[in-house]
Amino acid sequence: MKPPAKKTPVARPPRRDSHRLTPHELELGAFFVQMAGILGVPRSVAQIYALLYAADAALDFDQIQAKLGMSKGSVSQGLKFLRDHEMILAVKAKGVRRERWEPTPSLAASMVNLVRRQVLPALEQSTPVLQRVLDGAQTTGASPEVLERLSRLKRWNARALELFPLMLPPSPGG
Amino acid sequence: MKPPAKKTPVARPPRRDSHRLTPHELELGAFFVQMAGILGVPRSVAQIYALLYAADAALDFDQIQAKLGMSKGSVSQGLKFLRDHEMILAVKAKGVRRERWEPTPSLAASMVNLVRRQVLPALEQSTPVLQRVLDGAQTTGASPEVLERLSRLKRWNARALELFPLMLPPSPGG
DNA sequence: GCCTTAGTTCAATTTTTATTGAAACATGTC
DNA sequence: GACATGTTTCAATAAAAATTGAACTAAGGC
Repeated sequence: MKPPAKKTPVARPPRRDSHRLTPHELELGAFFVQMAGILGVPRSVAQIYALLYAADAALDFDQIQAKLGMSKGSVSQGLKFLRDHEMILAVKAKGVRRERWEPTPSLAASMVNLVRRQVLPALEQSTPVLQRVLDGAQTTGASPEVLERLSRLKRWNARALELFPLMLPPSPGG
Repeated sequence: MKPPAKKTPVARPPRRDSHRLTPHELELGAFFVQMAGILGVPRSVAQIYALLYAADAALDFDQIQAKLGMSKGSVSQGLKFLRDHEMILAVKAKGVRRERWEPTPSLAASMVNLVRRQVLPALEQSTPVLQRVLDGAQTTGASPEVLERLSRLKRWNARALELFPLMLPPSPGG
């Protein structure tokens, strides 16, 4: 688990300079980074999102890279992640090759999506696993307590699996 | 973010031998490890919990260490974590110094607790942050779109903060 | 069809997080 | 209250994950 956070349990100072950012951009960035941490999303992705979130207009690749002082690779991967999770949208202007990016209207939907994508596959795979484990326990004569525990877990999994998809209608991309 | 998982997207083979475990124990272990991963809980903790979950009787420190083949340090820290999160209970027998451990009755409650402890502090800290960011944006004349985004985020945060504690009554330990 | 610009890929590297194990600390027992 | 046993601590180490950057690919514009 993470080191016990002796000081500043949150929002440690930026690793490198990002003196191109205003104080609010920095603060909002730290906030998104923290939330992202809980969801297992890397810092760089959260920073990009925060930047777009607080931006008056859509920003392009180079602007993002310059403002955050991060590598092309990170910007590219970060934008890919955000695109894949439908958290940002491309704004296309005619006669301009370069794409510009802005956040999708609903942050809430984005977050639910994110969680769903992590959890659903796990739940799906687990159904047969839990069945096998339960069968095995029965066969090898496990105690009633253990059998009870395992069946509850299985019922739980089944219920979660049926409830979870209701959290949001399936996205176009899968 | 995690490496793109070319193969076995889940339940990779155990790093070291744990040939003291039955196939079901192994499989249940892998399941808990995966779920724990989503919640940001380390593998070793999940393994300990799985072991206790599938055990017919409460197990002591040395049994856990032997079965999982992990260091004393990890067992100690893992048990501490599980204790702190009220996921296991000590079973005391008179005249026996060694403590034995079993899972608490409700895994569901344990998991909700776990999430709450991660999320609540973040939400609490964020209220003033978001207020400051919003104020700043207003002062520096941000566009109506940005102001709208930020206010929505703030309302969201406030609502989450008031709803979240209802998920479960406060635990005795805080 | 070539050339320039925009963006991607991925092996190497850095950073963060988890685990180990030996020394220190507790706590019952005689 | 000294001893043995059981547990914790924490600096060192190993493992996992994120980031970089240089080589590569795609996509217009001319």
